[in-house]
Amino acid sequence: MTESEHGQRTETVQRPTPVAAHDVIARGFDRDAIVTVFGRCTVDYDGRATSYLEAGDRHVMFKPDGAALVHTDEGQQPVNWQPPGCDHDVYCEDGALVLESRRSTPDERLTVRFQELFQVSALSGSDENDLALVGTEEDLRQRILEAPSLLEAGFTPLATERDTPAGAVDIYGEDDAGRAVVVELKRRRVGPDAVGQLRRYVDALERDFHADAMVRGILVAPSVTDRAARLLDDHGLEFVALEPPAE
Amino acid sequence: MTESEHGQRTETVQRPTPVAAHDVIARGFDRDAIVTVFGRCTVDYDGRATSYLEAGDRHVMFKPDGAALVHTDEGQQPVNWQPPGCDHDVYCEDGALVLESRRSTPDERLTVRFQELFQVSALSGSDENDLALVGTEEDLRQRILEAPSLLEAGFTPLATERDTPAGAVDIYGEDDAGRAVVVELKRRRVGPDAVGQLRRYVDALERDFHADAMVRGILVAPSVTDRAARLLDDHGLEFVALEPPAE
DNA sequence: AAGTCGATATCGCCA
DNA sequence: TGGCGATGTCGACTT
Repeated sequence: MTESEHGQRTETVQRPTPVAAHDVIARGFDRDAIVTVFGRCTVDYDGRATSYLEAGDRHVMFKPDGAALVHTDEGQQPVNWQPPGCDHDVYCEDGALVLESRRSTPDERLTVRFQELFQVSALSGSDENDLALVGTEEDLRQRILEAPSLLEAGFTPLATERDTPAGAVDIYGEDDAGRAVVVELKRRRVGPDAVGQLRRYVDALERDFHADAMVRGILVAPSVTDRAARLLDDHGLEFVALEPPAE
Repeated sequence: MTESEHGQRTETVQRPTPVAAHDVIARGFDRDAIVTVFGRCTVDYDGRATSYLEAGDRHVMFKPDGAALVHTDEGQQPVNWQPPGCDHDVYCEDGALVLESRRSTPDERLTVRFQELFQVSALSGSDENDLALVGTEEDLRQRILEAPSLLEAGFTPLATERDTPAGAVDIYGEDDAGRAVVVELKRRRVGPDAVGQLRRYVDALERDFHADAMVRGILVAPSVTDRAARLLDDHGLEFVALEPPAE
């Protein structure tokens, strides 16, 4: 019934009683294990919104950093969850196992009540390494800073994250003729939102520079949607097709 | 070593050989189980971006709908994943267990190579029920449609999702004086983005109505940030503080 | 298949 | 801690 692996890497029980499950889970919380429960349960959430989920078979994971996840057999996203930083709790109520995860600011609570327990595990391990990711907006920025002519001949970057009343501009610089240029970067094909964002930056800078100034706004992305293209045109903004580096 | 629960609800092996793990996983795929593996692994992703993760102890879940999730002991989000609709595959390579999940459009591949296997499970269950959620933007819309005076005395809703060249307006109506009103709803405190969105709708409608028209734009949300408040003011837009229904 | 937008978005950064 | 923007955003809905 109980499988406890050498050195306590994993502790797993099949079809445990609520009390036996409580034991394994409480021990798992103590030694900062990943606790998983597969069983038939109902789920209540109350916080930023409110939700209730009728009984069904689900996979529940409580992490030592305070995150909680309830997964069904479908979908990439959990059906219910709690972000890291929550306090986990396990108890038996009316003979049933209950897992709970709470936090404040905002006040939120997730409660999972089990009608049936198929498998309960406490999994311990270590993970020192971080993900190495390539192809982000930051990579696209580096690409342009290293070769400004990719944007246009004669472009000179002057600052990144330049602050304006509307927020920080991705790349600020000037063109061949010495005109101010605001560059907004997107790693993917863009819709109307990105145009609005660029427009806010251009407006803010033109205001900063007072009346006479002319500020160019250039959107850099692999491509744009039709609606976004028309918005760019309406507002006198420009577009340069460019992708993040591939490798 | 192997725990197979009555009726095959769960099949779990502790510290299996790669071949034994392959067996359990292949059987799990066959009967549409949720397959979980806890072990030391490296993870490769190549598709919309590219990433690599050095060896560490992680919890891997492959769902019967084609979703895949790699979780560390931290964070609500998986460190790597694959959306539903992917094809799962399991095989042994150089004596190591490999799990792979691919899709096309876009061409993406996730590969998990295990150096050590601590626990492998195939979990079967059923879940008929959907989540009942309260407190969304849709709930806020209903609240205003049922009691338009919450927005302002004399407001009359005329349409929801009214189409404009800039997109669909949340609520379109007219005020006491018969002026056109565009209402943009947000369930949470809003920043500059929402103001830009409302502005696009107002501009588009004023253009539609030709020169003489005056269109009011009202942002409805629990609250606004300072910058958003100034943007509202700059563009002659209004704000009404209102939350989605609580229960 | 592509466009658009909401989300209990989450996450990281910075004031 | 709140504001702000990126995300391999995801997911739903519409065209």
